Order: sequence, then structure tokens, then C-alpha cells
Amino acid sequence: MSGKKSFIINEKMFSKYFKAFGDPSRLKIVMLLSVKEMAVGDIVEAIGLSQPTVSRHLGILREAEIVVDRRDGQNVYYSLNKSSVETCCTGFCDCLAIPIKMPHKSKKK
Amino acid sequence: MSGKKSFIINEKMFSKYFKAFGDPSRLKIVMLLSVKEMAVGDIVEAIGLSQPTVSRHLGILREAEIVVDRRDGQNVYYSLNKSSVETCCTGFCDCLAIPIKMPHKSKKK
DNA sequence: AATACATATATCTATATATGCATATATCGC
DNA sequence: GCGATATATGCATATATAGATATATGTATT
Repeated sequence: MSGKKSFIINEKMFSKYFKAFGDPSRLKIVMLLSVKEMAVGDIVEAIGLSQPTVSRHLGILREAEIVVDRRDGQNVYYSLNKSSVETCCTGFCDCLAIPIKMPHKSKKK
Repeated sequence: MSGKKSFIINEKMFSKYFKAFGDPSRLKIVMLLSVKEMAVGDIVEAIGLSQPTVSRHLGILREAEIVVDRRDGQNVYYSLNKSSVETCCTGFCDCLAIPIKMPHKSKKK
């Protein structure tokens, strides 16, 4: 309203989001899904955890709106909700008044 | 695959970082520190948790390099390591091949 | 060096979380 | 419908974490 912070996000909202990222197994899943959409079974195979555990992790990521799922026949395919992640990261930095530099535009560090 | 991801960051590194953010109390602290540097005592007063608890949270944030501390006399002042947070967010999005839109500068995707 | 003040660590407890096994649900092919 | 396959959920459990109180460490002042 006052112009500096374009929107208000409370700590609970961000912490839920970040908590979802704050687990190595879930991050692995996110990394996998950043490449391509995958069925649960494929994720299980790639991750090396039991199917129920992976399913739980996917549920947490889904609830945090980090991933989306769609069913196709017997399989449920998960994919990364990139715009959601982007909104979280930029929104968070914006909230903290941290200017974001474009990674690819300029080479200088 | 060469050239798409400019650098490799493992899940453990990010998860440590995000785990530090994944707690409402710590996020509150981060929000406070985004405004200005603060002594531990001031943070304790603002947060409403016990001093040892706040100290412990600060230790977690410090270890994750999210905040930095400096001692001045009896007080220890903490401040937000903004460049570190920025690096995490952009690095994470970059790692996931998520294009970051500048909130203010340019409208194009 | 003794005391006061600020911060950090030790220890404990309650709660949360990650995981696995067993089972339930959903979808397909027959 | 029945069996096979894929995914989700219930339950139990081990570990992690947040929090408090008590104590230790560090710093300034006298």
C-alpha cells in the first residue's frame, strides 16, 4: 500500500513453503521434476525410498503448491509448479527488500 | 545438458538453507533483520521467545550464512546477509531452470 | 577481581517429522 | 465382477526440532 512492499505475506506462509524445501529427499524430487514430469513409480525408483514415503513427500510438496499432479490411467504424474517457486523466491526477496539480479543477463559477478 | 545449469549445488546445501527458513520464529527474525541490524536483546524483546531460544535460532541462521554477527562491547549485533539470500533464491531458481522475472525493471518473461 | 549485564551453551521435554510395513483406494485389462 | 498394477493412507517408531530453565562464557565497570 505504501509502495515499498507490494504485498504482504506472513511468516507462516513462507515457512510452510520453505519447510517443504527443507528436506533433502523432497529437494531431490524437486530437482527431478524440474527436468521433466514424472510418474510416482519413476520417482520412487530414482529416489531410492519406499513408495509410501515418496508419496508422502509428494503430498507435502503438493499441499505447498510446489508441484501439481494429474492422473493418467493408473499413473499419477507430478510436475514442478515453476511459477509458484518463482513467485516464492522473488516474493520472499521482495519482502526482504533484496534486489534480484538476473543470473543470465550479465556475466559480471 | 552442458550449459543449461551453470553450477551444481547439491540438495544438502539448499535444504540446509531452506530448513533455516522453514521455521516461523526464524522467519520473523529474518524479517526483522531485513529492516535493520539488531542486538540479540532487541530481537528477544521483539520476538517474545526466551533469550536462549532466540540465541539458538540465530545460531542456526548464522551457520546457514543467512545472518552475520558482530560484537560491539557486551552486545552482539545480527544483520541479514542479503547477498547470501539473493544467491540462494536466484541460484535455486537457476538450478531448476526457472526464469526469474524482475519485479520492477522489466515486464517480459 | 568482583559484580553486573549480554549472549551462548547444556540439558531436558514435548512435539513434529521421516520412514517403513501393512493396507486401502483407484484404474486398467480380462 | 476379478486380478494386477499404481498410488495413497493408517499405524508404529525412531529421530529431529523447538522450546524452557539453569548454567557458562564473555565483556564492561567499579
